[in-house]
Amino acid sequence: MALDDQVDGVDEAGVQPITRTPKGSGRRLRGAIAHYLGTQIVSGAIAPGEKLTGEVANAEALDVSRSAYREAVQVLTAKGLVESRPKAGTRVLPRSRWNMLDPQVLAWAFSGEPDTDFVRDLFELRAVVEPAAARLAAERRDRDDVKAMRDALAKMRRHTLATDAGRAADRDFHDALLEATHNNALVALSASIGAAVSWTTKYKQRARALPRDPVPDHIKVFDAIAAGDADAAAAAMRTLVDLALEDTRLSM
Amino acid sequence: MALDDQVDGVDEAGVQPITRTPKGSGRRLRGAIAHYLGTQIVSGAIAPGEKLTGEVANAEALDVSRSAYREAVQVLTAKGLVESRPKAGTRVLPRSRWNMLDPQVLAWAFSGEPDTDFVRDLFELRAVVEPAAARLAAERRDRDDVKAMRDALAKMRRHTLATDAGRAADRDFHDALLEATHNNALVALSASIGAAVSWTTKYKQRARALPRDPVPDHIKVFDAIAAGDADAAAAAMRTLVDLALEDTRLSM
DNA sequence: GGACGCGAATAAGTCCGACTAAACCGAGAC
DNA sequence: GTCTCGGTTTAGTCGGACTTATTCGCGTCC
Repeated sequence: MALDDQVDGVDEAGVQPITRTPKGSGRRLRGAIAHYLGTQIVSGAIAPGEKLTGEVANAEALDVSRSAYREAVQVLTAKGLVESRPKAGTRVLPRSRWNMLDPQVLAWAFSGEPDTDFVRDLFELRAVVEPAAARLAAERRDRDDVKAMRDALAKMRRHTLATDAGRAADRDFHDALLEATHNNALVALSASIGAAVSWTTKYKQRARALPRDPVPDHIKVFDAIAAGDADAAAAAMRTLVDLALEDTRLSM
Repeated sequence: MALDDQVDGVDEAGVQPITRTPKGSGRRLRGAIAHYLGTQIVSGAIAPGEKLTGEVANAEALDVSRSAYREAVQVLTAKGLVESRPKAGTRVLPRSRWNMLDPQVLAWAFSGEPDTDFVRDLFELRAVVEPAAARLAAERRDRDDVKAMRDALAKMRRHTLATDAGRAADRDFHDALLEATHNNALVALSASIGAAVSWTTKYKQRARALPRDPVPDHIKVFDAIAAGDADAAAAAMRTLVDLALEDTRLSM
């Protein structure tokens, strides 16, 4: 939650895409620059190995100060997208060095047309992690965990997945589930997976009227975890992820 | 591989830990600042919710320019460690917002005394992901994948885990295995897990003379994958991770 | 007396211009 | 031919000025 870059359409009428300052309603400037460069890179417009224009030239082309531009590049560097050295310039690193799990990078990846192969990979990761997480949650959940999950489930039922509140509740449910594993590494993964899932569900919306009601499946998972039945929890979660994959696949 | 911050001991004789410019042999300056602040935060010296000193003051205290300091803070922001807003200052975010899977953050986490609970969590994540990865690899590996794994295994056998080359070969083996899954999301995870594992093995070395020879276990995994036996690959990998956990636990 | 709104104080955000340092590349010496 | 040594290019650092966005306190109005 709380990604801090949301930029409107990019290209002006002009030929070259120049970042305009959206004026009064602009996010932080370096955020916009990072978003612009990040999407360029992730989308492949600037291929790995290529070196992007020099700071001075590029900053001027984007009509921003060199400081702001540099800070944006630092962000990309921190996420493993680029590497810069004196004289050699700033080059895009091979994809294997990118922090694909970083929520912002995922956001950039999904800001254009999403790569269907990558979506498949993400669901495969979910299919590996979430059932195992459900199993652990069933073994370790305490009273508070159960309550958090129950509350999220109730909200989910009240609003549907068609509303923002409903999707937020869905995320809350999964967050609470991961939290119930009492494993910080898994919780960290949940942030990434959650971000990815929320992007895919956005695309699911595009093909309107999602056919299936996801609540019953969630309830099955919840019941198994509350009952402490690890095997049942894992199995229920597996089917839940499989169904989500199927829904997503249909809408792409 | 290729983390770009390596700083020697931090505190001077003086009372307050001031970053000195390590002179001739200094890494990039903002890297050092980011490392300094990052370890402070991850180690808990600056607790979540606390707000750190203002840019001007802190930059002067560290004897660096405000630009360099700011760029370092941008890195922390990109990794979800802090958030800064005008007037309110820069605050440390709750742990749940941290990108714990980021290799650099992991490096900072392991630069001091590692949190044994977190190490346990990491191995639990390994135990979830790697067997599943081995299963996928067994189903999808192609000729090149097998060759890469065989080569890494050979190098591993030649040098032992006691040498740098040996540990590098170990990492290569796991990287090749993840690559063989042909799943980019899993590959991305491998970077994080690999980084974490390399840190823990460093601590394993501390308790010298690791009792077990890991090569036979790796061979079992390799054979199963080469043979395309998914179940056997998963099982072999599970025991391998379990043994690694046991070794690590003994040395902490 | 409490809520609302307005205005200052403050800290981050942006801009600018100069200087430093590092790495690459080509010219010259051996 | 290789090696070395500068020169050139590009990122890195510096510093200082100015802008913008919040927050907080104050006063006013209900």
